[in-house]
Amino acid sequence: MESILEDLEQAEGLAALQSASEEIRDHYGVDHVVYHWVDSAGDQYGCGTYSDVWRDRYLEQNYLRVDPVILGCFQRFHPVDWKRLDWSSKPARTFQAEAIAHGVGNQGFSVPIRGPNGQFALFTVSHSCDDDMWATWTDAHRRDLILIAHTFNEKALEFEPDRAPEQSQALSPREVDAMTFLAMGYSRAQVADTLSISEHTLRVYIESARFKLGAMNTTHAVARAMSRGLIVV
Amino acid sequence: MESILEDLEQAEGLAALQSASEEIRDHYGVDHVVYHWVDSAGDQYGCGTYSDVWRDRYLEQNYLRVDPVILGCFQRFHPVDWKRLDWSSKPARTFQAEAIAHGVGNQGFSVPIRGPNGQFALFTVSHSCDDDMWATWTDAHRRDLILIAHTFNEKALEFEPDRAPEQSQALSPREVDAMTFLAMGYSRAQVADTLSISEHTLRVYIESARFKLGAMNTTHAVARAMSRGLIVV
DNA sequence: TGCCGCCTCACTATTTCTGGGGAGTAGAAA
DNA sequence: TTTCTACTCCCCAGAAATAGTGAGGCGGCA
Repeated sequence: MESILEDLEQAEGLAALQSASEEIRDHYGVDHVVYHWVDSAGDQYGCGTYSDVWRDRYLEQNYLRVDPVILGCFQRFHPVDWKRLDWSSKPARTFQAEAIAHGVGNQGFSVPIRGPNGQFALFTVSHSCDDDMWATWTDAHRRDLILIAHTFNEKALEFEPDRAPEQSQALSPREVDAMTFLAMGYSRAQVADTLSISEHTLRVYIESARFKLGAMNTTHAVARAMSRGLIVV
Repeated sequence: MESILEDLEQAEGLAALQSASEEIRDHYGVDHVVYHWVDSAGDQYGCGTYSDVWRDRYLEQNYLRVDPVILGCFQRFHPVDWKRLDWSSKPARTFQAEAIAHGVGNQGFSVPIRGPNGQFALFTVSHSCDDDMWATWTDAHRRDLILIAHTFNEKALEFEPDRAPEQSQALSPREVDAMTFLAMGYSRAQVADTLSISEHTLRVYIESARFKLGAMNTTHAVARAMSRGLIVV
């Protein structure tokens, strides 16, 4: 366990994550170990020990929108055993049958992980065995898996070039106030009233913030302020 | 460590979390252990070992919008040492001085945690000691803290099911498109053009999304969609 | 002292958004 | 089959936001 985390922490590049997942698989003696990054924009990225055929099929069929593991974990915080997910819909059952046929295994355990800006990922371990055996195994390694999932995601975020933290100009306190109340749904009149200033003044702040944030309108400015963590709503 | 996690997992009710944080504090011999939940509506909830005076002061002054620990962790995935945060702004320095005066401690380590629907929380340990001592301590217990933070949040979500889900109704694909482009700064006309639909139709989506999100206007709807992780910009 | 950023207030004209209403199609679920 | 949701289109009047311009006072910094 210790050595796995250390190898993971020292991993450099996506190829290293690939071999890390193989190492984890061998260490725990399970069939598959997979890390799957999804963002709500629909982009995905993954690495792990599933066969290329299955991975390509998954992408090609856009199973992201069907896979009960994704759908179920997206609404949860807890790591979850696949048995507790909802496999009842027809597309889900089709998907399940196909997954098993591709060697995914009849048992699975997935840890949902979330990062800033709505980033979402899954760390999954799957295996073929009976229910009792799987329950014993997951019970014994649940904590390990949480830590591994966390470290895995830490690395994936690190390698994601997307995270270029655009050095943004700080907003003045009044500008922060303005953006915050706007994000809370107040109209300009209400914000001005709340801050006890004239609406004209408020407008100056909004325009100033919009300029600093390089935004085209108020909604854009609020969105940028939020995604840069300049306001907390 | 094991016993702490087990006690935490068996905790029932918020009072038990309160005493769990005291147990963690005593076990690790630090000054404070705090769990702090921040809601997409701006509501907060916390439990831990800070003094009542400091907690009330924090709420009363709305330090949520100033606290560099909140602002910094909100943009990160990694657990972070307080020294690495940005304390340079004047309000931040005022806040820092006051926090230390209230016995918070000059060192701190915070683990950001995220759940479904944009839920965000912090698990923080703080202490008074020199830098080397703190570095040694955090290095030794980093993994423990991640697991404890995870379990703590699991419990908090369990006890407060009403906090996150404002019936977090999912948006339809077109609604997601609309919210996404609006968050990117497009005007309604531009979004309609981009999606190749009439502006009238677009407006239906926006209103529908606004209704589903319980938002008062477009800006509010976009802000909520973002903080609930329904769109990524 | 002069410069700069921040906070405050004002006017006008134009564009955009909001909140009512109504209506038809397709496909999935019950 | 019926019912429901998602998607598409349309009108209008009033409210709100935007783009320009302007001003003066306060505090920090060099």
